[in-house]
Amino acid sequence: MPDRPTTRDLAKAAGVSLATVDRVLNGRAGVRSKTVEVVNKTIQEIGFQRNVVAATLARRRAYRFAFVLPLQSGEFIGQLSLRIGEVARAFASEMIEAEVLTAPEDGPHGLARFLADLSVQAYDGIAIMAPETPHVRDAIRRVEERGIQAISFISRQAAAEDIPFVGIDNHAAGATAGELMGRLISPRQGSVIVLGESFQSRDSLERRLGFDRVMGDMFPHLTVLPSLETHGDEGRVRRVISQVLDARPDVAGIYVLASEARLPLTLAAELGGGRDIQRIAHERTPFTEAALREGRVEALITQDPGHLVRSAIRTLRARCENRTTLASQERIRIEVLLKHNL
Amino acid sequence: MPDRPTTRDLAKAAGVSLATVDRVLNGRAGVRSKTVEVVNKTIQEIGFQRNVVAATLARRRAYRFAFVLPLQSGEFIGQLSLRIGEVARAFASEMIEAEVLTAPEDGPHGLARFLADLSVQAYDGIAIMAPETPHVRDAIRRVEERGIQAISFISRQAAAEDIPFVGIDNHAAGATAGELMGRLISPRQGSVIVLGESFQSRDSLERRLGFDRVMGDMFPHLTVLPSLETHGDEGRVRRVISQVLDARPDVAGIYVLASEARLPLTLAAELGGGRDIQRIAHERTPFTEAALREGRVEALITQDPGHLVRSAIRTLRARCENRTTLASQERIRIEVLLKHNL
DNA sequence: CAGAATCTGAGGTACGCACCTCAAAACGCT
DNA sequence: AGCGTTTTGAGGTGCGTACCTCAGATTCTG
Repeated sequence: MPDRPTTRDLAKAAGVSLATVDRVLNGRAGVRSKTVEVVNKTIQEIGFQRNVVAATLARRRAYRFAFVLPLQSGEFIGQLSLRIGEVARAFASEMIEAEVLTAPEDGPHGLARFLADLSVQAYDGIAIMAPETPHVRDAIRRVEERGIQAISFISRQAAAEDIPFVGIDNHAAGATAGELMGRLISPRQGSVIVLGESFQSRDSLERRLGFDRVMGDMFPHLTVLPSLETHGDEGRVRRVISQVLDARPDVAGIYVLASEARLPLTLAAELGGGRDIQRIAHERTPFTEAALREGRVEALITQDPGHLVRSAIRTLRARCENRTTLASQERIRIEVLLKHNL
Repeated sequence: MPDRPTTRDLAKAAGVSLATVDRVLNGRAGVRSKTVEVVNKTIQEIGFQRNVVAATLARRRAYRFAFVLPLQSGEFIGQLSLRIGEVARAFASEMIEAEVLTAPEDGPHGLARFLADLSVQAYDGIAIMAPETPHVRDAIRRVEERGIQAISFISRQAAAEDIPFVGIDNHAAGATAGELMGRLISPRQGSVIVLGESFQSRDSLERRLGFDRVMGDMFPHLTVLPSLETHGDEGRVRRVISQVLDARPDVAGIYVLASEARLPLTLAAELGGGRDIQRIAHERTPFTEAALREGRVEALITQDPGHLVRSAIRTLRARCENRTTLASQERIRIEVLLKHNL
């Protein structure tokens, strides 16, 4: 059992000193690019692999990560916060600390200022959940320029290919909802209501697009009605839903693509009466979980908050140590929840 | 920011020496139970938490884990092996090694002998995937007596509550399949074929029970036909399926509950002709994945091999360090795979 | 109460790497 | 060639724990 090569072995094999190896491994300045190449080639040759455990210990301090979440009272964000706390406690013994920061509510400028104010000493990396806007994107870039690792979290900053993302593909999530909706309704005919909080956000848009594409391709005999926006306003939702239900006796499905499904589902149950309507919503919260158990919704399309958080932390850590992660291990699954696999 | 207490702090606070703290933390002999109590109480009081990173480094060697898999040529086992290799490579930098061992094929006695022969020096822990029998159970117990951590993996040793298990609840998996099958077929009438390799194994039995219970409770208008056993024999499956399809023109669904779905699905497609039959199978393999993509199966009920393997490794490690794991983080999800969330 | 058995303390070494300093060497330029 | 600048080397320290040894203290036994 030949022991794994250490930095000493690497230094000797590359014909450089430990100090230079250290400079290369940790991306420090002051090394000729030719020397960097030599070291990297030697790493391949002798199959050197950093001992992450020793490296972590030697740093003498824990990594500090922050999750920036939107100020929003919804249940999904609440669940997410809970999970971050839980996972953070578990990671404490691995010298990683994580906490939740709440972004100010005054739009993208507020968030940008907030990010700008984060002190460099305070955090090694941050995971940011925020709608995609140029302001936010630039703010993230500036955070990175200060040497803090940044990733977008749950909401992808899609136009910025270089900002890493941890979350699901919302287009595929919408498509999955569509496929399931179609299969649940078929072979019946009918129309489907799509409810969103607001279609400003790219996430909602992508889900809607995925949903529509599948419905059009696989279930052309079903009609997808124009999207309805709730803006979180009970009166409005109530009015809108009952209008549609009155006008269209053929409504066979309701797809709630917002992360907060409480209001729409409650009203759908109340107004739908005894009609046979298939309901699909997103995210697992105490409310949707109970709704699933009690038959007020047929299925949920979810992403596991625990996985999201762990994956974000692993990704941030890997970037801090300028390692790469195994993509296959970091892909977040789009889950379909039924009553029995809760 | 007060630094976390170290073993030194703990020793001082408990009024004992570092050596005693070490003995208690690592469960070594030679400490009066009263002293153990004092130390444990102090751990609570000062909120001491072991630094896993330092502990791992100080061990001077990597943990060595083995996955004992059945000798079986199926695709699922193959995928599992692949994942174990992948995950093992990723864990190498955390001083954890894992490898696959193949169990002998000559029944529970062979496996028992195999386990008995594993040398203590060779492994710190093993994850065993094997059918539930008293022989296997006893063999696992004896492995544990030799100081090697052992867990049952994928196949639960159900009668042995004390042997930790990493895998899914197969009853719930069957129930999920049943729920989905019922919803896909409804509101139509019809009967459902259930195909298994053999119903000897507890896993198959549990899936079948879960499936039946849901079909009976939620979809009494559907008929679940008696189980058919394939024993991996093409001629037999072919005969059996065509017989049933001939005799029952109302067949509306086929549930393949074996881990290896290739044969049943291929024959179902071939013999089913143009009939509108909903098909559900288990596990994601290159074959089932292609089948899902190409519409030869409507849905798959799966467990993520990557999660399984990582969870098994985390569990084994925690046991080696006599730590407890966070149950909520180690629950393996029962996943529903459709074409769009592959 | 002596002797044996058991328990505890003090101290050391090592794990593999990060991070630091300072001097020496190599390089680029005029 | 001489200068300043950049790159490299040598060496040291410490992270928090495991694991080891051996002497000294305590408890148990008859």
